[in-house]
Amino acid sequence: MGPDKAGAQNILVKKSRVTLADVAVAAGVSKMTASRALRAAGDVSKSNVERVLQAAQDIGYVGNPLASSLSGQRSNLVGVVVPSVANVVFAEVLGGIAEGMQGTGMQPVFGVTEYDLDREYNVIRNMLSWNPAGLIVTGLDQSEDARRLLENTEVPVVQIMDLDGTPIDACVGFSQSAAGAEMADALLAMGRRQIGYIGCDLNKDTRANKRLEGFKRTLLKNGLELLVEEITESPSAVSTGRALTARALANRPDLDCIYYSNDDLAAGGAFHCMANGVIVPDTVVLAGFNGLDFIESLPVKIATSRTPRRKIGKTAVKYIVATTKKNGAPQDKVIAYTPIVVD
Amino acid sequence: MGPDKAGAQNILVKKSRVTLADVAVAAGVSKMTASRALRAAGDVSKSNVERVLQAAQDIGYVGNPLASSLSGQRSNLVGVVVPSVANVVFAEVLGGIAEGMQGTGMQPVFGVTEYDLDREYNVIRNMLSWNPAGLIVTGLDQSEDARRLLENTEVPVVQIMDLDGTPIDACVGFSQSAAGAEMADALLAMGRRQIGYIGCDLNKDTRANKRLEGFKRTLLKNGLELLVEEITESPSAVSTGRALTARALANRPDLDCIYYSNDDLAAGGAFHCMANGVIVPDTVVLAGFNGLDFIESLPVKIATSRTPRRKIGKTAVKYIVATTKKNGAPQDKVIAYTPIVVD
DNA sequence: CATGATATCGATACCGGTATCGATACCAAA
DNA sequence: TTTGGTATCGATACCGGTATCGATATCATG
Repeated sequence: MGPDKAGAQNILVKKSRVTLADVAVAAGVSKMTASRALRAAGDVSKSNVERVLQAAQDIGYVGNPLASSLSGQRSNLVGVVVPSVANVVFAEVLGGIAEGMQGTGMQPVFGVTEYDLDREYNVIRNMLSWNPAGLIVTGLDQSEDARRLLENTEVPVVQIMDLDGTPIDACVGFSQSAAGAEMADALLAMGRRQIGYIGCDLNKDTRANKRLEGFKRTLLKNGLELLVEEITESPSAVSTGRALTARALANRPDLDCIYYSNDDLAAGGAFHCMANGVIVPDTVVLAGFNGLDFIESLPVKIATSRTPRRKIGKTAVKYIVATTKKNGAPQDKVIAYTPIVVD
Repeated sequence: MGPDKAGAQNILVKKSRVTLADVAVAAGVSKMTASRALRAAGDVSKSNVERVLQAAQDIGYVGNPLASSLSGQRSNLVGVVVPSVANVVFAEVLGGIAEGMQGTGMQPVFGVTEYDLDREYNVIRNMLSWNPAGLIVTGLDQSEDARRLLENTEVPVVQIMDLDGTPIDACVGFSQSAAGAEMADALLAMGRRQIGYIGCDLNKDTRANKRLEGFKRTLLKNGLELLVEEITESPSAVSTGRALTARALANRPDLDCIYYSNDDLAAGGAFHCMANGVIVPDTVVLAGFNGLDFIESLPVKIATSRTPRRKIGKTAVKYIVATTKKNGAPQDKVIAYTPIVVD
């Protein structure tokens, strides 16, 4: 029952969206001049810039990124491909990415692969179809098809969280196998020799697998082998870690150390020990991976490797932003961090 | 130095992207027919559908969602606005959303507000400019400006995780204040009377605040008040919970129960107690919120309210998908879940 | 055979921006 | 005064799809 009521038969009232043309009319210039002014693209007199900006402000112009991306051949979307969001680690990476994008005008689009290579391929393909400003994908081990896709695109691609392999374009992360090796060194330095391993989904989580390899390699170098290798397909969770630890310690009560594929599992191990009177770390040392915040609050001390997750996300964005800039100074293609072993 | 070298002056070799026109030519039909065939939009003979599909397959056509969204007035992007991704709860909601979108052709775009209303406004505004298929925003308490934006849009909007207030369009969640009240009831039923509260950022996290209100209301109904109310601005984390619990118990050693604004803080409380010989739950009952998976693996028992986070995400998507369908049967606008108190 | 309904198709006009290039104006140098 | 350069602007042609509507062909019916 607004004032529109009167115009029941006026034909030209859709006007659902304020467009650049409206701004141009309001400012008394052409669409092009308005476009240039709004983008600060130069070639516009100071007075007209002001006029256009004011007009846009007045009529509440927002701009249509779809149109602009279609025309400009590049969007301000950044595709982010992670294996899982339920995992805190990737959630924090996302957080870092979101933080890094703050103020850049870019928008993250995310896709979840659930550690499935086919799904990953589809997600990547789909994201590329958006002409994104960049792509951030987890890990270096994509399927051949996916890799080809990424190699042939003009879009800057940043692979994160890994360093062991050949990056397609840029790469921000750390060496997973080195991380595993370092942890092994640390545990050996603590005098541990009866060592077991507990992990999830190694066939899918190639990064955990690389850590395990590095870990075993170092053991071997010291004439040791894993006494137990409990590997499950159930999802990585604290409860899983607790259950597997119970099993492992039942089978091999002589273990004096357990390396887990991540902190969640290790925390589960800690809980099992606490609940069953196993002294940590005196009787058995537990070691995880990631350095999640809550680890240091646990009543018992467990070892872990602290990884710069937020920073990795932020850095990946920074690379894309820098590459997108016209005067793109050549960027470092490989940015390596080192996890810090904490015990 | 590829084979292109020879064609230094050939003019027509860009062809960077396979377009619908290419498919049309390859299939020997018009762009429109190709478009219709690929979208299964009808009005195309069976033989031509096959021809087009085959052609598209052969030349590797992918389709440009930008163009299609611009033309079709609606994209297949779904905006997701959450206060934080580092928080597992929202990470799991995102997981549910991603799961729900699996196979729908929709893509989630996410924005993080860090509990900042201005930021939220900007994120929402920005997302609306993409003509999204839908918007999923956390909570019912947006700023006035943001609310106006959401009310005036045609895009389906789903507010999640809360029920206490007036939804703009649809709403999937649970009553936070009722959840707080229920937990109070449960704790009182356990015979607890010396109750304290520990929480973070209540001025920003309105949902935690609602829980606290419901909690206090129930206490009051039973002639009780909180003995301690520790509220901090530091981020919600296990370590924060541990520190605040230490403080609270030092001030009021007579506490027999602590309600936390979430499970992370509560876990920190549990760790403090374990490390300091405070018996949980005999001496002091700890109660959190969310029902995170790891809670049940803790060596001590703590209470919590289990919330269907993944399901909420999934349901929100389902609403958007259903609304987007042409023959959109009228959907339930309010989908209420009930957290389950676990003790 | 005329007629109308139905199925199938394509030309054209957008969607809302941006790239490109030519036009115009103004000023300094020749 | 002529010439050349620079600053400023706008007409036009896209970007890659989709909506619309009219054209054509086919077929059952009167």
